[in-house]
Amino acid sequence: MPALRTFALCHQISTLSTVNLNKTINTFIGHGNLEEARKLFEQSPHLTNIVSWNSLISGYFKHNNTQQAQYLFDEMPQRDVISWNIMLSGYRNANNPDKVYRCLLHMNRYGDDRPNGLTFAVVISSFLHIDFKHLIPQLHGLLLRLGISLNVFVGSALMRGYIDLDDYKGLARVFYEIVDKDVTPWNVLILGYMKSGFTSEAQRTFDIMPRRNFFTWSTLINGYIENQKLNEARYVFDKMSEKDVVSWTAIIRGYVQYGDFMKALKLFKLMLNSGSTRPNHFTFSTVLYACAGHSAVLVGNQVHACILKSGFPLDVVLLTSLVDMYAKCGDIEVAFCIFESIHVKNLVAWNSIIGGYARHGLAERAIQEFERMLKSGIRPDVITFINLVYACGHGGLVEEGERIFNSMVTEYGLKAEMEHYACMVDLYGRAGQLEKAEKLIEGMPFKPDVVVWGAFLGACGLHSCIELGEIAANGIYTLENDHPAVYSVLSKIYGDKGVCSDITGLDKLMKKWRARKQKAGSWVE
DNA sequence: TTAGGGTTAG
Repeated sequence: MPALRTFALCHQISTLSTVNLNKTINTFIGHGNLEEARKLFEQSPHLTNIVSWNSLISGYFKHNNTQQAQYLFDEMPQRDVISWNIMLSGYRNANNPDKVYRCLLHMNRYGDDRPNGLTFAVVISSFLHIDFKHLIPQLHGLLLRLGISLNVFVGSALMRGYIDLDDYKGLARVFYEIVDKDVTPWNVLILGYMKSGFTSEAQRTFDIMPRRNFFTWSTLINGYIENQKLNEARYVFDKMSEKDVVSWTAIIRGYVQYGDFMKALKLFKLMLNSGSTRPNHFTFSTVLYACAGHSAVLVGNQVHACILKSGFPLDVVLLTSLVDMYAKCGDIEVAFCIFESIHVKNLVAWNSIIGGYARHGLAERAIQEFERMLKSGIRPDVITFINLVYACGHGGLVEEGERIFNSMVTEYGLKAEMEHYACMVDLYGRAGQLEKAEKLIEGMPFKPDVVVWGAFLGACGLHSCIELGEIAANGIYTLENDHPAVYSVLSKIYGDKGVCSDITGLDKLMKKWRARKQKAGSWVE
């Protein structure tokens, strides 16, 4: 009997200690002190249980140390479904769907435990927007076979999956199968209807749903904006009795998207005056974009001051928005100073400053920044090269532009897109090398669009070249048979060349093109 | 573990 008592006592102590050990490990992890947690873990192997292992692994994932997490996981004497789910969500958060997939296969083959609802929710959400999404219906089948009921988590994730696959029947089916729906699946249903363009279905869902939250409102607002129904979005926004920062940002962004920068800025002012909602990073970036679009440097200055006053830490996105705003509003030097203050400059930040110099016609400085960017180890993308070729075109650096354009393909393995060709045509055109521009268009791997033809036509206008101008006009005609700019450029060329007497010929051409004299398109400078 | 908003070109 005493022996049994001793055993029970020991057992109690050891259980207690294990609980305490795990608590301490978690406290260390919570304070970001993984080393101490690990030390404690290694010092007391007799006290550790599966929970200690799981805590430590999850701690490594939280601190972005996936390698250690995987290493510990491999060493585990025994794993439960929680261990697997920690691995899956760790890799999902690390944006590594490949590993999620392999981990899932592994679990299926060797796991001691079966997957549960959480397993599927995590896996499905990490398969969204990528090729793995095609596995989602199979996962759906698998979880039904395993008898896992569709709770709001798995169900909502699955609904997202079917939206991603444009399978709206699947979406509705899952929605009806979810037991004990809370507001989330309703929100996802609205999202799905909006994504497929069924705005009235979305509205009907909104009207009949039992409860709504901020997500509901902003999903509806964004849906209307995506479907080009800004007025409806505004109507819904105005109906909100209590507006949160997300819906404010969304509606401001809506106006920005439609080019109504003035209204966007007015709304921002209204937001500040409302006193109830404070702007955040997202709002500021959006508003700065509006300032840039409207060349409203004074408002931009005020927003800048507002950001500084608000005490938000200036992250790279916000700083890039500032760089872009100042560059577009004409103050490239301030833009550069702010750019220099960015500690870790990413590709977008570099593109902004290079684009800024390009627009200011400072081709050498654009190239200089490009070289600095390369030295800092950032790889250029297609946008970098659009900016660079544009810069060379506006700075008269024809050969440099050619070299850069070619290096994009040969050195950086990027594919030249329509925009690059348009910039190159513009570059040759400005320099008066119209034959080269024509040759380039002929050799393009795809049919030129209206921007390419427009650049060419503009150049022909600039250099008063009738024959090539007519080729350009014809090119545009095949795409848009009554572009107004064609008329104004051609009549300029004919005028320059003194072929005014041929005005009846032009009239014929005009009839043929059914062009009307309207405001000239802005792509012809 | 599920559902909303941000930066570069066009």
